[in-house]
Amino acid sequence: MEQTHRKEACQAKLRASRDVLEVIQGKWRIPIIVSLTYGNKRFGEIKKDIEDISPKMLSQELKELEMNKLISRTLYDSMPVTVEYALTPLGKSLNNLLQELLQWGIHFRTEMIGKERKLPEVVEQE
Amino acid sequence: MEQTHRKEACQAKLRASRDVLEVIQGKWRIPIIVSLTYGNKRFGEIKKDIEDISPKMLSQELKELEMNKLISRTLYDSMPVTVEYALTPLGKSLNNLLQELLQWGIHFRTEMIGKERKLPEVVEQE
DNA sequence: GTAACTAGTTACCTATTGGGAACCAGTTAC
DNA sequence: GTAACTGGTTCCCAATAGGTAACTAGTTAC
Repeated sequence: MEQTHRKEACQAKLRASRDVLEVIQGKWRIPIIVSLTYGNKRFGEIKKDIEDISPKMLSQELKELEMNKLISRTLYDSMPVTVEYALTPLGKSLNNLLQELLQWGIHFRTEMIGKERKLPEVVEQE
Repeated sequence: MEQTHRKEACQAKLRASRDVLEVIQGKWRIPIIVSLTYGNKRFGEIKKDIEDISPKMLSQELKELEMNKLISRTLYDSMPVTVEYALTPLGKSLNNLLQELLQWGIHFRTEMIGKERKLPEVVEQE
């Protein structure tokens, strides 16, 4: 009986993990969201933050994130036209997850220092 | 000056997020780790947990996770040979991240209920 | 006219990911 | 002999993800 409960709990978590992955999967979505936690930004500003993203990928991933209600897109009729992207409340609710993610990233890198892994060294790019 | 600090902090987080993504990216790694949080398991048991994973993908992803020191592989000379996979301390250190991930997954699904999104309904498969 | 700014789009190509089916090897049971 | 259990491997194919370069459109400044 307890075994059954464990199995059900495990299956429930497996389903939840799939839901999340469907939304945040990919090379660029988390970085885009991280960039937007530092304030609302325009297309070009996000592109400057994430140096090696192409306009195609940025546009594509912004659309996906907007469809999933994680970010909002506001058009301003200035000259030239500007567009502002911002996190929605749902996007902001990723805050705890992001914090844990980033913290673990740092933990992982320090654990791996000097060990045989293949992580690229951090190379400052400018 | 404060702007500069913000930018540096943002860049540091962007790097950290890339590190993490390199390790947990993909359709199967998080599910495999979730499965192993419910106890050490053999190849066949993980495969039974994650119903639609192929032996090829399971084998491949287990190797990757082992290379990154998130899981350990122990061979037992029983008849027939059995192999036990377990989370390492580094793998277990993903606990907080996983909790936030799964919690947000549930939050996201409830937020999306009745709304126009494309998330597949949960279909019980047995 | 040209260039530069805004925010993208489009077409084409490659690389990585993932899927299916068959297969391997050693042992046990029938 | 065959089937079934263990834990995988191999090959070949399809789908998706991602990269590159060129291009669009409206406006401003020169």
